[in-house]
Order: sequence, then structure tokens, then C-alpha cells
Amino acid sequence: MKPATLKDIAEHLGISVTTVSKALKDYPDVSKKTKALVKELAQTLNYKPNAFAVNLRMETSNTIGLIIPEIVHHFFSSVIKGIISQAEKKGYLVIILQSNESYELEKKQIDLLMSKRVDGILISLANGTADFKHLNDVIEQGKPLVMFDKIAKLVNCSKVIIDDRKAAYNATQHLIDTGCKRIAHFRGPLLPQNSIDRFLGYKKALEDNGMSYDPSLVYIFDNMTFEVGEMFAQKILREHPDVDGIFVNTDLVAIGAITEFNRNGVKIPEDISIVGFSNWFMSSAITPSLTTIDQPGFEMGKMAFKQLFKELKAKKKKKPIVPKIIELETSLVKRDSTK
Amino acid sequence: MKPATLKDIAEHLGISVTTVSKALKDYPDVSKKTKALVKELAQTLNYKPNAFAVNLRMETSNTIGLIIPEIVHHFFSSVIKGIISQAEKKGYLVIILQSNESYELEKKQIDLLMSKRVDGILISLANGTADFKHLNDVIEQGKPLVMFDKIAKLVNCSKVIIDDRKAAYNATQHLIDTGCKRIAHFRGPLLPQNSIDRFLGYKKALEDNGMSYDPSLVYIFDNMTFEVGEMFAQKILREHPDVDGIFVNTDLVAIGAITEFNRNGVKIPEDISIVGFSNWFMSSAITPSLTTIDQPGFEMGKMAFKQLFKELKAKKKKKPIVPKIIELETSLVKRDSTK
DNA sequence: CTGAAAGCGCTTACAG
DNA sequence: CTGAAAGCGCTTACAG
Repeated sequence: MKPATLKDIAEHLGISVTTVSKALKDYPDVSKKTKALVKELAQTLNYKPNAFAVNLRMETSNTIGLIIPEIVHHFFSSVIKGIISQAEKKGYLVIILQSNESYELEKKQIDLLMSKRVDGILISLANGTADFKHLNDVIEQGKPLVMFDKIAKLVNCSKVIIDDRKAAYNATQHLIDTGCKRIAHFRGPLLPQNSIDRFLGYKKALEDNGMSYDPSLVYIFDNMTFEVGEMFAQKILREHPDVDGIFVNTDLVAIGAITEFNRNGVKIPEDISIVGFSNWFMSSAITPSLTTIDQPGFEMGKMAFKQLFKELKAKKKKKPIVPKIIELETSLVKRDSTK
Repeated sequence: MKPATLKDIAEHLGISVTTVSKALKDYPDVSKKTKALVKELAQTLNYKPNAFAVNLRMETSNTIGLIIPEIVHHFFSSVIKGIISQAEKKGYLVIILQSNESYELEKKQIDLLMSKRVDGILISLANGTADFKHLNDVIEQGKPLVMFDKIAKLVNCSKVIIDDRKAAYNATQHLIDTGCKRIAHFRGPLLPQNSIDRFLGYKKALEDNGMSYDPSLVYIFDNMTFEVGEMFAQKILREHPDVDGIFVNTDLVAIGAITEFNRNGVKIPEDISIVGFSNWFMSSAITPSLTTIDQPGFEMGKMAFKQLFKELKAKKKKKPIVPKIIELETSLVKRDSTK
């Protein structure tokens, strides 16, 4: 059986489609009696407006697109949760796409979302994205776009971020304050802005404290995995036995390193102190528990949607969209991996 | 500037909308010359069919809905990834909703997806779901529905599952084979089918081996967290110091328990052996590494979408949908938490 | 207070 | 090979 339409209701009641439509939406110029009749019949017929028709007519679908580099990742899945929960409150649905850290895929997905005519787009960039035309196209076509976490400074849209540089500075400063003299940095990939900023924060802290910056102490790797942490911990022991502190780009890698150090009888924090980044829930669980920077994923998702929602509303009112940078607070969580 | 429409192209070229539409879709009854002209102009105007109009006309949107109890969860986010990756291959988009393990929310979300007229629905049930009317309604309305992981046996739709009972049986048997005499079970919540089945597998293994089943050794809890694992490990030490093996419903809880046992100087596996469930990537990382049941999340998501896709195709061809149960293989991964 | 009519942008059966 | 016409189901400016 096909779903009921306005026409069905109109015919049943012997009135016009126009009146039925208005009655259901409580237009003031429909009599109470008619409204009551229409609403009752709509109820019994289980009438639901055909979303496809409404979309076409209204040129909007109350659906947004979300592109994220990797779903299976505690931080990102927290962000997704924040976005979805906030979107649901405002009556928006979220289509999720995963770029797999690939610029090519990301570009295609932007195209796909545009052709599906989502109302707006939320994105965290792939590590490989260095060209931003696909994003500028979105903005040019007047479609609200909000970036979060992995952003491009050169794209003129709203962004929800943390101050990676400051957070990294604080993390490194904490290592220095607790007596570390030779501090390495597990940096991660080269391109993404937050990777760059965390590195710069690390470097600045060293300089401000009169410690020399040694490029050979900065370790670069593409995959942020537990195994990478193990591997680079070994590398540190081999290449730089004098290192007594490490600032690691992300908790998962830091935990891999801790596991490897534990295995090799390296004492944490006595021999080597470690600070991570993100405050993944496992960080408080391992031994020793990991000092880290708390990075509010759920909150970031929530704020990203909130900002997008504001822009969606502005657009509806034909008001100009004013890009905004929203910076969320981070904090250093001191645990047992530092003195 | 508004996006180009068929009409724009038709007017530019002085031909009809019909012909433009056919040309773009390579209908055989349009001349090569016309096709070439149309396609070229479409290209330069950056023509993209208006998805809203196509949806309305075709009564389909190539979009499916996914309802999942909790996104921030390694197993579920792997499933999501499997679903999305497969959907993308087939040209489908996925709207994701999170039920927060709430039956009420789940019901509302089903309603929402139905009113948005998604082509099909993928769902893993909330722990609280005991009434299935909302799901049967979906089926009655002829909308393809596939359940995965947390299913309801009573709903007549396709399901992608593992044999939880068998897997749990094997896990318990392994504890018995390695010499455990008094085996506890961290069961998790009461309602979900997989929780029930894992419990039944545990019980059956005990019985088949002539070991008495002791209900006081079965621990029930609603939240599957690391902390719950720590708490119940303590409880075991207090209430049942004679326990020498535990089969835990899920790795995260097992890892919490291991951490607590380590803290208390309980030797694993010498004093207590532990088997988990799911093969979370941290299971191989902790010390001792965790023996567990490998539960293929990504694969499950992939298969769930594949089955839904089959039903979507069947529906298009007006063929009847025949519900299918797809059972994925699990395996016991032996590590250091058992002898 | 009610309704006829136009239109959103597409697809396709049908006529020529 | 081409096109006029109907129709998907809704919304809303306009007339009465």
C-alpha cells in the first residue's frame, strides 16, 4: 500500500489540496473545524509528508554531509557522536563519508555531497590534502562549510579547533619543568596543520627555555598506530639513549611506546618521561598512566554543528555568512608518566 | 548563481528538455551529434542533476539509514566503516543515527528514517529493545531491513550475526582445556540476544564437561567499561577467591579486569586465566596480552550492506524479499592470558 | 475561509 | 531522431 498524500486526504474530505496543506501546517487562515478534520484523517491515514517533494519544493533537505579521515578512531568517533547528537536536536540528519586520509577521495566526496545537495558540509581534512580548490568551490557556491580539527588556514570558512601550538608548548614545558634535559618529539605526518602546530609548540618551548632544538630528535611517521609507538621507542633507545623525555603527537602512539619501554626495563618516568596528546580513555588505564593533553572531541563535534547550524539559518534569511574561528580549551592532565 | 538545469541546457541549444535528458543518459534514440553537443554544454555549465527532483520522480534516493547503539566503540565504529565503504562502492549514502541503547530513541529514529523515505534500514538493536513493533512496521511497509550483531530473533528480516553461543562455548572450553576448574562469567546486560547467547554457550560448555554451573559466578552489569572490569575483578577476589578462570563478554571489560589483577599481584594466567570477546586491537597490546574471540566488525558491516543491497535490487525488480541469516566465522585467538 | 494554478526539476510513455 | 505532455507530491502567491 502506498503512503497517503495530501491529495488522498483532500479527496476523502472533499476539500482542496491547498487547504489540507495549510491545515496541517496550522496556517491562521484555515477554520478550526477544517483543521481538526484534516488532522484527524491525517492521523488515521498515518500521513507523512513526502520528504522528496518537500525537498524539491523547498530546495533544502535538512541533511548535512560529514567527511572524516577515519571513523575507527576514538577521537573522531567522539566528534561524530557530538555532531550527530547536536544535529538530531535541531532536526538535521547527517550523511557520513570517510576519506581514508586520501585527498582524491575527499575531493570526490565533496562532489558527491554537492550533487546530493546537502544543506551544508562539515569536514576534517585528509592528511594528504594540500590543494583546497574543492573546498573553495563549496564556499563559492554559497554552501555553508565548517572545518574542524584538521583544517586549512587558507580556506576562508568557519573552523573549530584547539590551540595545538599552545597545548604542545604546555606539554613540552611540563617535561622541562619536571627536569627533562633532552626531549624528543614523535611528530606524526608532515602535512596536517595540527601536526605542524604541535611541532612548532614543541620547538618554541625548547627555545624559550634555552634548550637547543635538535632535528634528529623529531620522528616523522605516517601511521598513528600502537605498533609505530613500539617501533619508535626502540629507535629512541638505539639512536638517542640520552633522551629523557618524549612529547608524542597522540596517545595511541604514546601507549605503544610505553609498552615497549616497559618491556625493555626502561623506567617511566625515572628514565624517560612521556606526554601524549588527546586523553584517550586508555591513557588513564595503562601502567604507568599517561600524562596527556585533553582534547575535547565530543565538544568539538557539537560546536562544529552549532556553527554550521548558525550559518544554515543565516543563509535562509539571506544574511551573509561571517566565518568564525572557534577555539576550544585544552588542558594538561598530569598522570604517572611524568615526574 | 543557481545550478544549471536541463531546461537551461535545452534553451541554450534550442532543443527540448526531453532530448537533453535522454542525451545525458545515453538513450539509444538520440543522435550522436546531439549527445555530443548536450554533453559538452553540460560539462561547461557544470550540470549536476537535481537530486531532489530525481528522488521525487524515481521514488528512491540511494540513501539508507543506519541505527547503532553507540558510535564511540571500537567494534561498532568498525562496523560503520564496513557499511560505509561498501555503500560507497554501490553508490549509496548512509545516514547514521545513534540510539544510545534507548528503545524510545530507537523507535523515534525508525520513524524519522521512514518519514525521510530512506531506501532501506540497517540496525543493531538497543539493549533496552524488547518490543519489536517499530521494526515489524518497517517490514510491513515493504522497506528492506537488515539487522546485525544485536538482533531480535522474532523479527522476520535478514540478519548478519556470529554464532555467539558457539564462540562463547569455545572460549569456555579453552579455559577448561587449559586446566581451569572454577570459571566465572562477566556477562554484561540481560536483554540483548548476544549477551544471552554468550551466557548460554558458557553454561553449555560447563555442563558438557561435567562441571557444575554456579549462578553466583555470573556477573551482570549494564555498562561495558574499563572501570566495570576493574570493579568486578575486585569483586571476584573478594567473593570467590577460588575462581581460576573468567570468560568476559567483551575485551574492554576484560582489560579492565586484567589491570586490576595486575595491581593486586594476581598472576595471569597462573592464578586466573582470562578470555575476552571481540579482539579489540588493544588486546594484543596489554600485558599479558588477552586471549579472545575474534569478532569481525568491518566484515559484518560489509555483509550487512551487501545483503541490504540485494534486497534493494530485489525490490526494484518487484521480486519478493527472502530474509536470510548470514553467520560470520569467529575464531579463538590464543594469547598470554590463558595457559 | 477556501481553492485554482503555477512551479520546483526531473523521467518517460507516447506520438510523430 | 525529436518533442509535447503528464506526473511525482508538495508549497504558496493570488483571487475570490
